[in-house]
Amino acid sequence: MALQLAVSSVILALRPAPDDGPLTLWLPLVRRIREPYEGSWALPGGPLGEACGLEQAARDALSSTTGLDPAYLEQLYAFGGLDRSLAGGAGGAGGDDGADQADRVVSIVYWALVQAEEDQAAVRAHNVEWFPASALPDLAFDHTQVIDYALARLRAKIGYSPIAHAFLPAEFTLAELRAVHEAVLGRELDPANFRRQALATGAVEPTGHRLQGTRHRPPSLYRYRAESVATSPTPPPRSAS
Amino acid sequence: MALQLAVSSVILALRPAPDDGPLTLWLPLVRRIREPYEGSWALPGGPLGEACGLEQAARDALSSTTGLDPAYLEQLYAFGGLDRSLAGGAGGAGGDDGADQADRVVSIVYWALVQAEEDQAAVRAHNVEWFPASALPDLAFDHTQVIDYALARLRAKIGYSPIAHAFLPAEFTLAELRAVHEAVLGRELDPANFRRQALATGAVEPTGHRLQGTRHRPPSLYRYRAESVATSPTPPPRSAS
DNA sequence: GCAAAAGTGTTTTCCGTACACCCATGA
DNA sequence: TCATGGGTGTACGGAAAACACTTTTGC
Repeated sequence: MALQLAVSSVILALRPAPDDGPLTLWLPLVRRIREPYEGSWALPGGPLGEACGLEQAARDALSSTTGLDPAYLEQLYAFGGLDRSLAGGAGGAGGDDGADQADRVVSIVYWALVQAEEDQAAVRAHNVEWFPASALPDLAFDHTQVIDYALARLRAKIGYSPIAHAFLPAEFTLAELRAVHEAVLGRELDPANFRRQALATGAVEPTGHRLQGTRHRPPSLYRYRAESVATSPTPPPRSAS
Repeated sequence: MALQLAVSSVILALRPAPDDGPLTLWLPLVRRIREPYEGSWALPGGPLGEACGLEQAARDALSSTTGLDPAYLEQLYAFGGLDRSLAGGAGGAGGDDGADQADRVVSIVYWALVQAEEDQAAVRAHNVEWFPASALPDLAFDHTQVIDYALARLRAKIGYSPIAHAFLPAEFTLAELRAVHEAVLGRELDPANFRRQALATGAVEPTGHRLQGTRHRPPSLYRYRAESVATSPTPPPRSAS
């Protein structure tokens, strides 16, 4: 009856929809290889290692499932209710954590934004598969709700935080920035008004370069200003006890 | 080298300032009775019991230090960094948790709003003392930053959530409601505009009664509408794993 | 009547939205 | 020249701030 502590992550990337449609959110899931929910998909994660902090544990799980470093990483919530009625109580990962059936599990969930790994070393870990956030399979535990919560947080935060940075390359056009916002919010935005608002925040500035090769007027390229980057968010203090 | 899990709480109440001034935020702290930081003030809390969920653990700690039930309770953040350099690693409570020097500690912090316990059974637990949030003593660990974070969350949330309810009796005047907002925000608000905005949200409705006994025009009394109460916040799903 | 707070109305400013319009490029 | 998206200007409407003003009580 030991206390088990696990760290899981909702990892989000932006890619074209399955039918090569508009940009959409995708996330990797891992197939559980033990009860409960054996065979179901679940959030990637694992037990908290002795030698690392919570955030580092989230980075490790992220790296082992996607091979990527997150451009943004933030704690979402700590779950530790006892109302896990039908769940036997196994660990926070779909993977190979060593949780015992009888253990009490508290799990801390992070959410991460990563760049689409187009030509990246497409690390295809076993039992890992990417799904569009709008077409998820049935998930283990209440991970569906956890993901919904993460998506809600992302949608809210993109409105007042330069978080879209995490999805973009160093230089980008305002149309690309707008496409990120549209994908996250799930609706189209007025290009004219979006431009003004984006520039008004002062988070973004022109580089002086232009993107050539389009079949229309070449758009200016922009970058995020150094002050507004923030890989780790501002949120809370350091540690505590 | 077991993994220790503790739950602490930032408990906030509204009372007149020390010199009988305007309303201010106060919070209870407990004096630590063991190293590290022995003798320092710290957030109340304790180890996570085997038999209760995270939120229940927070309620228990709250009850044992103040004897009060929170009108509002929400998770703040989970701390588990390894950068606790000078701290030996003892438990999350200022009180008598059983943490060992060598233990690794992850602590989950809640924030709670309670009614001022004017005539309440003023439970005066030993080693517990209330301080104005604007005049805190030196605290153990990084609890000062944790409290600042909780205050920032409260200030932000009072702007879009009917959270002020937690500080008020069943029936109240709009002046009292405004005083709560002013105390939390630390600045005065225009009575006319505040009234309109408060009513426009629809969270509050007149009871039809009036408050007698003032030395001026008797103000109407209001109550929060049932839909907008919410002791537990909306936030995240249930459990997870 | 006077002080004080309740409560209403009005004006101004600001911000988000909608949308018309011009600009620059490739084809 | 036309199509396409980049980029600018402008008008409308709602919300918030500032503040004048009326109302109702106790003293």
